[in-house]
Amino acid sequence: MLFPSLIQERLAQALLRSGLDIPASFEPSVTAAQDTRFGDYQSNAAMVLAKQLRCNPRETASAIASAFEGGDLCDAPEIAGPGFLNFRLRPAAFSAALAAILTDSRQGVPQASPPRRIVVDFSAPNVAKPMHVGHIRSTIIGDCLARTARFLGHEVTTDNHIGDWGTQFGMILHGWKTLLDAEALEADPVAELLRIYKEINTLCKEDETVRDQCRAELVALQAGDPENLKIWKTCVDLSIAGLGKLYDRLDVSFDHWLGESHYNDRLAPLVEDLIARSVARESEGAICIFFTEHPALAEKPCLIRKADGGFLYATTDLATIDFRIEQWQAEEIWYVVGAPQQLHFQQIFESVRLAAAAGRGPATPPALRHIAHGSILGADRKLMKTRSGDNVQLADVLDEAITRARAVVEEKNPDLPAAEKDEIASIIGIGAVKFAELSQHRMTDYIFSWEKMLALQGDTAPYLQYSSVRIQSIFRKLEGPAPDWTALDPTSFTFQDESETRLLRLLARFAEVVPSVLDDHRPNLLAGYLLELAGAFHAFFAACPVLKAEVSARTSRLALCAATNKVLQTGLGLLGIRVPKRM
RNA sequence: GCACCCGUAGUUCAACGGAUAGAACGGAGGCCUCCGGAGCCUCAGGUAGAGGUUCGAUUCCUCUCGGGUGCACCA
Repeated sequence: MLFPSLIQERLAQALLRSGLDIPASFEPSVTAAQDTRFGDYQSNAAMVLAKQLRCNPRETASAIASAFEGGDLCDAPEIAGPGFLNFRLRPAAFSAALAAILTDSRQGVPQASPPRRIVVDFSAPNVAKPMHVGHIRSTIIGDCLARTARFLGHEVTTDNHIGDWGTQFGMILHGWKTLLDAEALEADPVAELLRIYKEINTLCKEDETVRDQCRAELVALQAGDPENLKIWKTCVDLSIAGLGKLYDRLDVSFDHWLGESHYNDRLAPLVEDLIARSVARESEGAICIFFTEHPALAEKPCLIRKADGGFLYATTDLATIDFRIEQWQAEEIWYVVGAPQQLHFQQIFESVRLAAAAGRGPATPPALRHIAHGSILGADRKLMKTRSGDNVQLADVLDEAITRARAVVEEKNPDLPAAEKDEIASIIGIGAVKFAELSQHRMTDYIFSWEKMLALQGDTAPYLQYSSVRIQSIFRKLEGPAPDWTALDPTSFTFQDESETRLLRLLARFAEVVPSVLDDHRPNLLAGYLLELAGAFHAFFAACPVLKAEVSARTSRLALCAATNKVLQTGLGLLGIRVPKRM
């Protein structure tokens, strides 16, 4: 049940009846009122129209209002301020929405129509180096967007485009051959790979000959040297196993792990084809795509083949797009990648456009979107460099989060079985880390802080989880089965307290909020909504007894509790956050 | 040099061009022997600056100041 759409339909009909000269393209917008004093929903249609028609906005509003027929949804809107149309829904409409949340498997969230085939490219760490905190943003935002798109009915393919090929393997190969400690590798492969990477990295900076040796190893690898290929494969397998453990802890999964190496065979023919189509040309020995008619990119060509014949990651990205079109018929590709790579994606997207114009690929290439996010900065306000390898490890962050959560569980609930405490601590700790990320605008840069990332109080996941846990606790105490909501007549609901109606209003908005996440790819809209919902729930819960209420109010309040719990669990699920039974 | 991102309470963050700019943390003060106090209720406190677009600007445009980032053979 989507109130803005329902109101919008009636508003559109009112416009036709109003006698106003409505432009054909005009669509009235209806949004939730920001302040309940103004009603439940509002529209600025009269003001927008008045501007176009050059007439008085309040008179326009009045004409629309008197032509408006709300049926059993609401009465005619009130006119307020400069010409707002304010709608107040009938209590029965909210009761119906509540019933829908309780009985509908989608909590009233509409199915996307038409569904799109979307490839979500996120996380994409380089192998042979463990993930540090900087990787958390793409991983968690991407996972949330993929979950949300799926929930809305889109056909989603997630692909972890890992960095499993390229220059860094020259260093790793050289390090493997000269520095490897077999025992250490056995004990903790990822740590040992990191160690040799860091050591070689340092040596390279100091010593020219080491750098040359690394380069030679890389050339050998790319030329197909069997020994190097074998070592490379071993490294990749070990890294993937290590990454897998981390993703398991994060409850993040991918449909595919098609890394850069997967596209090696496509690179040379791709470049040849682009040359043949005059999309790319030689310049200073390299093969480049120039964007002459694009002012911002006029002096920023995209290199797709080096003078030495080697390929670059732009080449791989272009080949990857081909693959995703051929294999998955992608209609959209979302790249959840940090903002510093904006130029790169501009170049890639523009290259695809040029190639398509030159007859390469399908007539309508997929919509390509760079879903950029800000950076996590070190204490010095500088970027955490992916390459330096000495940043805070993601695994350490998760460990610490769980340790802290475990301590709180111990304090609050000492009598729980140890295994359950561990389980709860994991759910709470990981949830806190994820929510810290998802609750802020994705473009915001922030300085890494244990305190911020691991907070358990205030606007955090544990606050939301706690809300759900309290509701679950009520239903455990209920003694006897919960009401059968499908058999209940929604008109029997009664709500008097202001905290009840506020909660009800928010519950009904879930159906609006979930789709809005994908409008601009912003999980923080959902996170913010859930905080607001939980806040409204706690206020209600503090003000209104549920189990001890008299019978008529009791069922209605139980319904609010059940619906709140459903929305919290579904919403947190879309954020990739689980909810314990107790905490 | 060209391009992109960001400047909001003491702090960390919100706010499809909408009405009196919201939270949280920190600070001050409260919460009945009642469903779990990871909670609830008060109070204090803010849009970097200057123009412009408009009925209306934190939001869009221009400039200034201040912070960050990216730009030819790494990924």
